[in-house]
Amino acid sequence: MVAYWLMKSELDVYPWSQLVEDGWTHWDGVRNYQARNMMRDELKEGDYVLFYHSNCKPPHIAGVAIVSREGYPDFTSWDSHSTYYDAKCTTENPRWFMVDIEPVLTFDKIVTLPELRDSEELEDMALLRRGQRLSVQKVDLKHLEVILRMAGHTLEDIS
DNA sequence: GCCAACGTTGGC
DNA sequence: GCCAACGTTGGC
Repeated sequence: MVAYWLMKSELDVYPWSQLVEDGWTHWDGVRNYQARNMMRDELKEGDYVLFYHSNCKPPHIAGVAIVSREGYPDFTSWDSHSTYYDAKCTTENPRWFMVDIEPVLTFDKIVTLPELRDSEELEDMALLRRGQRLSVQKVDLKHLEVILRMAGHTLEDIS
């Protein structure tokens, strides 16, 4: 069963264009237990990921990626030179997890947060809930389809 | 730059 | 285990 997700990245930290250039990336640096649990236990190889740019004007979804490797320990957590270093982590005792993703589809047209908010069909989407800060969120298929349509695509473009 | 929302920390 | 203080996220 393929599932769908949304991941947030700050535009000036790791943009979609960088993922396209890199070809893949490990989604490191998530230091939130809820998001950790999802990446460790729920995100599966072949799941699709909406790539959301936060901290920019306007915030928007830029494309779709796919999970290419399931949850494994985030090695930046025990790297004392990393900004994501967590002194409580060791290789024997990992605390944080990440997945690998690859770009699948660059949107013809980015879908902005105001556009998402304007859509009645997306009313109950997690991202649009007040105070929603989770950097990894589950997305319903019906919502994914609406967003793909807004971006000028269909489900066929990612399968 | 402001501030609401919410997660984490640490004293008790 | 409670909860006040503090830090972070992220839209506006």
